[in-house]
Amino acid sequence: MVNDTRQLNRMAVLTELLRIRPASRKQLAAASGISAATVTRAVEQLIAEGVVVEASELVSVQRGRRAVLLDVVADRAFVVGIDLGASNTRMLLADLVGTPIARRELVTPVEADAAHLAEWLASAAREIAGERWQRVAGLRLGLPGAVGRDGSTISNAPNLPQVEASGFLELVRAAADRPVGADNDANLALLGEQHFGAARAAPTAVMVTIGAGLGAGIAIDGRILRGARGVVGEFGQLPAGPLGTRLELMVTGPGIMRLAAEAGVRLDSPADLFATDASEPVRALRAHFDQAMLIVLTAATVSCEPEVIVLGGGIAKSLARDLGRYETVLEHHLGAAPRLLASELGDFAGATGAVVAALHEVYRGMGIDERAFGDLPVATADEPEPEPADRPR
Amino acid sequence: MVNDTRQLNRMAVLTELLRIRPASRKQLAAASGISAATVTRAVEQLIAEGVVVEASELVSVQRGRRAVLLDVVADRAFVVGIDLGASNTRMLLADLVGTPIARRELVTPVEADAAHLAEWLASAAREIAGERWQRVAGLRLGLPGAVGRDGSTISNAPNLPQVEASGFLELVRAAADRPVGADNDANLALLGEQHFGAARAAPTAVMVTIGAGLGAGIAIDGRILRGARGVVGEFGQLPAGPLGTRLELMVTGPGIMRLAAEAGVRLDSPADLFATDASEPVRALRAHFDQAMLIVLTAATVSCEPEVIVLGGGIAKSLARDLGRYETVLEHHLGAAPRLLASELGDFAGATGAVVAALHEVYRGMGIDERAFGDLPVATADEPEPEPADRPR
DNA sequence: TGACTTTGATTGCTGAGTGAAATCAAAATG
DNA sequence: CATTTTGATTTCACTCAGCAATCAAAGTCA
Repeated sequence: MVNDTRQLNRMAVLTELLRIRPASRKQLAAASGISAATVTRAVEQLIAEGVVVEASELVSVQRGRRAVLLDVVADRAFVVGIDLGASNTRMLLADLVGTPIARRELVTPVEADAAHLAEWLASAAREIAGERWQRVAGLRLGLPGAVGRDGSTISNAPNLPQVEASGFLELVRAAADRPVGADNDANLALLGEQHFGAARAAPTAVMVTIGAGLGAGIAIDGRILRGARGVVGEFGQLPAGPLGTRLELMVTGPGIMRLAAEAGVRLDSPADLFATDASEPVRALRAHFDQAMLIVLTAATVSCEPEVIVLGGGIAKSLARDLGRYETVLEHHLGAAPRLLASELGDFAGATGAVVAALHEVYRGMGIDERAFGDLPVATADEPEPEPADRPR
Repeated sequence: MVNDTRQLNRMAVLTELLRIRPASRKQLAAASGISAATVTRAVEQLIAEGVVVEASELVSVQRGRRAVLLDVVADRAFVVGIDLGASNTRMLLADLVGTPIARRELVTPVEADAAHLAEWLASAAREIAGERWQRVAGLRLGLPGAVGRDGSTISNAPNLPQVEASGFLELVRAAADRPVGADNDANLALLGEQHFGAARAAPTAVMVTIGAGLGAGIAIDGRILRGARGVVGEFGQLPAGPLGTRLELMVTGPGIMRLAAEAGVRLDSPADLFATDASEPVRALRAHFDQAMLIVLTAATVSCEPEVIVLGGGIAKSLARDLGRYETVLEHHLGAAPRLLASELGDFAGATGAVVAALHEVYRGMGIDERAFGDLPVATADEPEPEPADRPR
């Protein structure tokens, strides 16, 4: 049969359980629209497979038989989400339902060649997983560059050129002996913010990361938009200034310093541009910066009309108190503006998103319908922030 | 049963038949992966419902029983696609598989109020359908303005403000006594080009329409991107020039004339800007125009990395010989560029897209999975252009 | 304390509906 | 005209969903 009803129903039950975990059979039947009899049988099989367990019974508050709560066996599988940055690398170990187990922040061995970098990544992943390594189902890598739609062609990573080496992912895969996927880091950061951060409940959202460079991720209806060659979100390439200067050269840290130097203004760091007590020439520079930012935000809005634009990266931190103002101007120009929010996950947004992407890969392997990924895993109210690592360094 | 396998299989067979029309039961079984027995039963029911007929048998070229070709009953239902423009209105009557039956080009009664406009549309639709009106399953309206995600809130239509009146669509619906949907005209033009025009086989594409205004439609994986309030594709709102001039004021017909006047250059029409033997001052203007166009094209590329950008509208006609040049520059800036193509459907792109959208609505009503819409209806090789209307005027 | 009520889970049963394989149908071939 | 080949249909065994009856385990009430 092309359409295996049995499998479909079993996965519908599992999906619902992941969503409203923990839940009784009856709840699952109601939520999924499947009959109680079928849910019983599906759960029976899921328990036999070891994917689901009967958890403690609900304390009874009403008459009648107590419902038996079911839950996913969260420690059945783990994933490692890795944000491989040009200077720092963040790693997050999480279980099957997205609960963060451990985090690491490491200095990227930028001098290492592709092979050594791959080795290093694999051993760091082994280290963070510890004795759980056997159960690690896959790694996900966020890279500071463009990743093609096939998920293996990597290009445009000037800050970490090793990863462009053909076969780099293959090396990691071999070294870790696990499935390894890759994505652009801005995309993953957005995915992270959508599932556990500022863009919660915003299936259509954009994340703009401004730091040493300008990157952006776009998600539409809970699905990350990944172009064939990773050009999506390259708003930094838009011509802005008079001579067609690219936005990237006006809005990023290095760009700000360069413009200041050209204008004969002395800035100790890009952050000085945003001081409230800035001098007149700095304010003039600031006006230019704001104009450039508005182009970025307009382009982002107009590209997909996101409900939320999340701003992340070093420069964005200085913009926190300007978001309302930007929002007003956007609203005025376009008639409708998305909410502008600062990143909630900060430096770990990318790694968090990598965890989500890795989990989606695992879910796909289990047979769960991709259309349910938009709200899986669901952020549990009490753990938006990962618990501190058991052994940070 | 939540998941009615029978219905699912029947629709899978019908979808396949719409795709590879006409086809034998065996072909359908092979194409859909469903067993021959089930296909026979599904077809039996589809024939009983009057949706499918046995057509002529295939002339036999090999030994064995002849395959009986099946086909969709194309004249079982019709749709009217309407492109309601600020000056002209184009209508297209098409059958269930998208074959154009008749076309009209009418002068929009711009002076009419919402109620009269609705009346006029309904009677024009009745007229084009003639005795087929009974079988017209629905109308689709392309409007020069923003249509909200709900498909009923209309805003930002300065060139035809009547349609913004609340309840306008309801009036058309009542006057025509048929389901009526609405969409932005640029979106529909893109849909048309994707199914029957320049963007054939480009599920991810952008269409930019430049005439009296600047509009754009974006389609991702065969799905038109429709923002909550229709801001998607408003690239014209991007600030471009020195003082933050909006692109719309630089690249459209009126914008060109205004800029020329400001620069003290005399242009008889916007088209003069693109003359090969233009004078020096005109060339300078032209350089500005090109720069603005590149912003639009960059923004479009970066927003979703389309395989194709289709250019339509009055101004775009003058750009035909520049597309290659633009492509080269884009390629140079972004490392990867979409193909730039001129609209193939021209003035009727919007109406064609409206037909496609109306058909999708009909298909949805029949129970066909939305994920199949991307390639339904399929352009038949020998009729990319609608046949001349039976009574044009 | 025990009959009764209530709620959740399980099971027996029936009917829907699929696919494999056998069969039928209709053609060309030798 | 028997044989072969190909497409369509039918037979048959099997899967599996849902309904409804039943079982299980609680609280309630006299």
